[in-house]
Amino acid sequence: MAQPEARQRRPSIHDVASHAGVSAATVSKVLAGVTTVKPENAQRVFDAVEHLGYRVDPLASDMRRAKRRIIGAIMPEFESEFFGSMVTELEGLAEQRGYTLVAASSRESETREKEILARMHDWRVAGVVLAPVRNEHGPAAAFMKAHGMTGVLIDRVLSDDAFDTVSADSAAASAEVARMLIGNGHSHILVIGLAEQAATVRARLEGFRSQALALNPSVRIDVITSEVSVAPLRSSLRDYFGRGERPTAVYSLLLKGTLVALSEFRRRGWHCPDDISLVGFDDAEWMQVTWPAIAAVVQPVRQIASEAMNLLFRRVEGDVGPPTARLEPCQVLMRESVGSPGSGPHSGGGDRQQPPLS
Amino acid sequence: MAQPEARQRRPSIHDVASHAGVSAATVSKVLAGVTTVKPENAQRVFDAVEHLGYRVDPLASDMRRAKRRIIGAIMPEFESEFFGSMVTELEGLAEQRGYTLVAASSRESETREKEILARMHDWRVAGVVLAPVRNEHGPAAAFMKAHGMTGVLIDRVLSDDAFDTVSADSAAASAEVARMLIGNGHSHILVIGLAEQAATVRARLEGFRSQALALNPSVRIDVITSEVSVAPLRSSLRDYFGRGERPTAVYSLLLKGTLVALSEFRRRGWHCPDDISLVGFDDAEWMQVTWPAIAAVVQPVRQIASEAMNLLFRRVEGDVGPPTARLEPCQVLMRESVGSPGSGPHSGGGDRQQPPLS
DNA sequence: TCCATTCGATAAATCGATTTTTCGTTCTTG
DNA sequence: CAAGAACGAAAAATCGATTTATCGAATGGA
Repeated sequence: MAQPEARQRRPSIHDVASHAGVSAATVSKVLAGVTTVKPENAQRVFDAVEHLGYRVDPLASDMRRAKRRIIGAIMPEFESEFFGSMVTELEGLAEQRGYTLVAASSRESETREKEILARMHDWRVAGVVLAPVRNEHGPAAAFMKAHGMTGVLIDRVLSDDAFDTVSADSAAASAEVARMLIGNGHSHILVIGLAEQAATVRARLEGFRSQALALNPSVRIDVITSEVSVAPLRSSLRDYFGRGERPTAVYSLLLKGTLVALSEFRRRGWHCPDDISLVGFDDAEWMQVTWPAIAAVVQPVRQIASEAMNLLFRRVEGDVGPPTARLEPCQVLMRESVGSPGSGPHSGGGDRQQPPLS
Repeated sequence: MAQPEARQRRPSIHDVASHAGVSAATVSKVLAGVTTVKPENAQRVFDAVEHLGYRVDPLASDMRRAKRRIIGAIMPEFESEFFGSMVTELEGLAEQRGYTLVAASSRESETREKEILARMHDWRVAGVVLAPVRNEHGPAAAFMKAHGMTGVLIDRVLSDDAFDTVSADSAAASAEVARMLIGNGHSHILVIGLAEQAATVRARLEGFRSQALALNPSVRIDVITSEVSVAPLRSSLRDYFGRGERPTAVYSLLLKGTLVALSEFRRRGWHCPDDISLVGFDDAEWMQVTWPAIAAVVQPVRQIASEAMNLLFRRVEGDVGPPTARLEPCQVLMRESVGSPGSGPHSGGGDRQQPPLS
């Protein structure tokens, strides 16, 4: 465990070799666990490694491989709990296999997504875990195909003809939300979302709609979506309520929508669940400490990450079977923000202790 | 822009060289912008690069440099908005300078922190942005010193004798919180935090305490901290309120504490700000959509990231001046969770529409 | 006209590993 | 006892760039 206070140059494999009195090739073999080395020499190598504090340079080590022991991860953002913990999980799983994870944020831009991908291709990453900005049909996946990269698509995808996909079972979870809301007697429900993430959002919407209609054919389901950002969604929602529409429940297909809904409720002085019920896709830590606690669909981050990495490494190791499309089951957390219609005043706002904001 | 559908082997600098009819050295020089190349040959190189779609292999390119064009970032976690956006910012800044950011999560473990650092040292990163789990005196910083790594410490640090540090001006922000609370007439305030992050938390506590005492010498300030995790903090808080302690305001020194406080308020059926006021260090998106909106100290993520990268690159480029300790000013967002004591019932719970949880 | 510069470009060394090839011993076996 | 197989380790090639040393041709001055 000698820590030579030497800060100058790190010892290379040749330093170890000369110190142990063997060749660099032998050192490499010993460290790789090759058994055709005389035990005595192996021991000398281990001693030299210990004495010099030698560690393999991963960069040099990767030089000769076509695929470097690097996994790239591209997420639309890092700021949310979902993608944050996704990166944490992916990092741990890559590390377990001796790979380094390089994570990058596409910042919800497909252009940037492609640039990052090109850079990862430059690095000759062994594989990429891509959470596309929009869906599996974007330019990023096309780039990966065109360059023969191996990868797995996660989250905002359903299935692909070239890559394995792993995502939350949005449709099933949404169906359960439908059962929950219809079961509570709601017959006028507003669904909000961002349409750009086509695949997933559509699955969530259809899963919800078909189940809701199956349970109550006369249910009224309004849908408000916006193309890109949340700003138009907010104003559409404001218009909608402004027109006097009074659904008894709102189902938000994504976290940002849940925030928008809550802030619109605030403006109007509506309380959950007395005035209106709310369920959101995507859970967050704060949702259980607010009053009321917000009902939410919990995505199985661990399972998605773990399954994605399993599939990815299978491909890295050469599996060429047809691509699979996995859907991991979600959990729907019923919380206080969901109630039965009519159990509260639902006055239309303005009569509560807390005045609406200007 | 020919996209050769070739997926086999990427072109190397030698392919470009032979295609342009020059040597690899010339190609390298042209791409590096060396001017001693005949314009005609330079053009041929550019054409070949274009034609083959050649891109430099960053790994091979870095091989000969002592410092690779890689920056390491180590954060205690990725799940929070603060560290999530920190990583996003750092990534962008590194990329601007042609560096790749490799981010890793220490998961609040000093052991892991050191392991990650060792791995980054193996990669010969040019520099490290370290947000230590505890403070600047931990084993990670010691490791960096012992191995002559260049780095910057951020967030949970105040100053260091070897590294530049950048953090939010916790003391000043806390003083402003004190002014706010004292100004609103609070004379019994509870401060909660995690003691492990010694430097920062102590600065926040002292900044608050000294300002509060200066404004009202008879103010009562209770402090509850826990060593490592939030669980003991939660039970201490529960005991504290259970003993009948009734501060009129709570100042949480960190986000997790804010969540704990809110959930304890929930249990007891206390509402902000009628029953008790709340301010938290660290802002989050959801805090403005809850009812009430939660007052919070906003940390200057962009400034911290940008300043950290500036300092880091100065060091990477060889600056050897004495280490600096920067404090970036915070913004205190006054929101509805803060009121004046006595303006609400403060009954001690149980009399509100929403019953406390079991 | 001849030698000394200068210019531009190539050959070769280098970075730090891995992998293939080569080579010298020792052990079998006919 | 000699030829061949088996073994262990060293030498050399390789990965893809950068950088230094080298070299030939053109230019300049004496």
